Amino acid sequence: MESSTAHRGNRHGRSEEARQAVLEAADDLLAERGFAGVTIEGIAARAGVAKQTIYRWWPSKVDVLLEAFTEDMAEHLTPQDHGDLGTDLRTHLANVAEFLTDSDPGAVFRALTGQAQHDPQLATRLRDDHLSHQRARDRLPLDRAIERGELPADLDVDAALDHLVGPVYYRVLVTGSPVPRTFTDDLVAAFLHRHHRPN
Amino acid sequence: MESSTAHRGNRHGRSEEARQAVLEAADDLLAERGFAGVTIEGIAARAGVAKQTIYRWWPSKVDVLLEAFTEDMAEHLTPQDHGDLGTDLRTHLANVAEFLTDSDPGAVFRALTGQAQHDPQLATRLRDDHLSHQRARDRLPLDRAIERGELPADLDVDAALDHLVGPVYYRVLVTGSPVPRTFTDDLVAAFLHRHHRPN
Amino acid sequence: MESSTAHRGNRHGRSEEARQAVLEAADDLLAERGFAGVTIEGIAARAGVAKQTIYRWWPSKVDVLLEAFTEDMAEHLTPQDHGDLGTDLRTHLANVAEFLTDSDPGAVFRALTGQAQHDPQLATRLRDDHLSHQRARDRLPLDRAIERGELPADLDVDAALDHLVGPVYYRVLVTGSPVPRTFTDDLVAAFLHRHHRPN
Amino acid sequence: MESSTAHRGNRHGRSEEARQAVLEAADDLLAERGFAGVTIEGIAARAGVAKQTIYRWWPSKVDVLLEAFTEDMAEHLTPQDHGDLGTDLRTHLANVAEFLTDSDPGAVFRALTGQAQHDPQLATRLRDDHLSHQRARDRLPLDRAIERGELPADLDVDAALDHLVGPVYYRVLVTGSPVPRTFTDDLVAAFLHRHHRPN
DNA sequence: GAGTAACCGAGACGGTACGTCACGTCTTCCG
DNA sequence: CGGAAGACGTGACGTACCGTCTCGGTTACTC
Repeated sequence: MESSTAHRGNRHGRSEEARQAVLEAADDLLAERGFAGVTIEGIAARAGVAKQTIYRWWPSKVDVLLEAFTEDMAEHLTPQDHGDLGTDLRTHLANVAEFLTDSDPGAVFRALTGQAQHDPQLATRLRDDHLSHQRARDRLPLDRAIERGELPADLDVDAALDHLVGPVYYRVLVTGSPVPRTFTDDLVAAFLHRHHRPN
Repeated sequence: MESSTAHRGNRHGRSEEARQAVLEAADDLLAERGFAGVTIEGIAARAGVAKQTIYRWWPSKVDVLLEAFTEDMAEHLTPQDHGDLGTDLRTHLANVAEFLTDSDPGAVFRALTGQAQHDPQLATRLRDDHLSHQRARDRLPLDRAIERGELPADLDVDAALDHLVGPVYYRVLVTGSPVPRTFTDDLVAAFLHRHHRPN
Repeated sequence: MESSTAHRGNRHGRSEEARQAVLEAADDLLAERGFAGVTIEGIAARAGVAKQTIYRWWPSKVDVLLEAFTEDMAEHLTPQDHGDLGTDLRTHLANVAEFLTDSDPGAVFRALTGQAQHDPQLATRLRDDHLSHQRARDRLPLDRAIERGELPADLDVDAALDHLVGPVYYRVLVTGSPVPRTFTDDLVAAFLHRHHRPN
Repeated sequence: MESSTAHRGNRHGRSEEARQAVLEAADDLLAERGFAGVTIEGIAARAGVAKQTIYRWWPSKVDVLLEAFTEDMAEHLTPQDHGDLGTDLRTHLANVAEFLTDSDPGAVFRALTGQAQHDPQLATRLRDDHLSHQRARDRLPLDRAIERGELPADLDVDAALDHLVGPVYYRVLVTGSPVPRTFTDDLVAAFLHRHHRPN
């Protein structure tokens, strides 16, 4: 109930309130002022939290962002099953593009990926904790199609994934071009042209 | 020769010596300590140069790195002309992969691209001053093949480029997987399978 | 007996064990690391006691030290009665000097007196709770001598005390010079020269 | 002129303006909020100076106070020469008492002496840099009297000084009693009674 | 060949944020 | 209900760099 006390400096466990406030403040700051504008002091001030509380639970500001990111993700980007490879891929790739370019967690992802270029440890963590899960989700349509016989059983799924999503990430991270539906549909078309065996 | 003066004070024009020392110091610091270890004070100290001299000629540390990068690049990554599309593409893509993963300027590129995720101005500059030139070099084999009739005249060259190099950048910047020759060759194969009309 | 429980949680009254542990820890920390090294957190950690337990019983760290000081003092510095003013004073002054310069409670006294220069409340408490008692002990030889007729009945005893012990404290607190027996004996000689009427 | 620039971040030498502002701010804070209220951050804020500027020139806050103290002192407490020992001593001792109890630099002195009880290094510095000079000034009347033959040539001047000023410091630092003119005059009377040989 | 203007090194300056320490308050659970 | 445990907001610590600002010294062009 709200009748319960405000913060619970207690023996067993930390303040969920403080945790949420920190994550939100970090997200907000990233959106408003960019990565350089996210500082521990700034988060603390905006969250109404002590700096020490942040340092107690997160080693650095990227860890805060990572956790904020984790919360936000997951529900996004789980491809649906339409029972048809082409539809599955076209829909999913469009979702990926939209996530990366337009969504708030997408902005966090771009910032973290940027930072990972300077920080190999972050890169590793990002890959192990997040990208691997995303890759697992990304491959679902392909796995299902193989089961259905729409794709050859010996398809190199990892390479196929790189061919499909690589150009999307490239546009987002490198060229900065938009990623319209025609672009993602064309990627799917190229893929199907090479590998698809319609039932 | 060292017999010439150290150039301290000059009415017309800047000290080339100082410029070189700054660029080298910045490169060295990036290699040794990473992007965060590159500071104006650190560059100045290592180059034996006054901070003011750096601020006089470069607006920020990324500008120093950008200039250092420009010097190193260019000679790399200009695709050769073998008279054959497949050979051209396979060779060039392998060169791109090697440049991005193994070379020193490739490391600078990754750092700058990472920083560009936090800094839209840098992103713009990076694209206008460097990536556009690289794109122009990248498309040479395709343009030549179109001229030779190996590719349809109405090919969307930009999209084709994204399909070809996108997965390479994606591996380098996002997944961190290696980019072996088999991977780049397979990219070319997929492309040729879709578009190539052998003469 | 130690056979009794360690008293963790007690419905009736406070833990004498905790009290002793706190006082000892404070004393030890003062001896080992000086006044600034005495912190509530440090005392708690060393005494194996919760911070809150300290705050429950003592308002501040100086109160802990004051209590530790009180325990140690008292038995010291009660002048003996030799039936002779000169002997009484010489012995007592030498004891005072030794207490201030060499003893452990003397060190606590110096620290507290130092702190009292920054903290008027502490100064008042120190005077009311401790110095007044010490002054009362200090004057015993003089009072006895007045009774015996060795000193004039209208002697300003307070002023006399200041003349006798003032220089000792001055050396201890200000100049840092040693306070040898010759120094204290000379103080007594000066006093006797002025006021003494041998029987 | 005021037309001259505000601060002179120059090669040779520091900003006298900043130095003065720091010393004044420290003095003010001590007077207003006591020793614990003097913080580097507080000094910096009040002086309109960067923290780093303080740390550049003073190792700690006591060093700031010590320097502020040095500036203020010196002119005080140099005993005048009336050609008569009694008058010289009575005047000087009254000045000392007034300085210690009432003046601003006297407050700084008390704070520093208090802190010196916790900090042996400060104690040493305080003695070497300040008290020794004050002792030298204090003894002038005695030296002159010896020259004039008013005091025996073999007088232990150091001990005599301790007898004279010790009780004054004792009252100020320990008992907190006032130090009226009658008290200091009486000290002089006791001293003269023992040693004086009127011409 | 004497000025003098542009650039050099050095580094002090007002700032912002860092990551750490101790403060004094609080809430829980145990005995 | 006292005590161990420890999370919390607060505030100062001392450090690293930031970007700006004189300085004094060194050329190399200009008169």
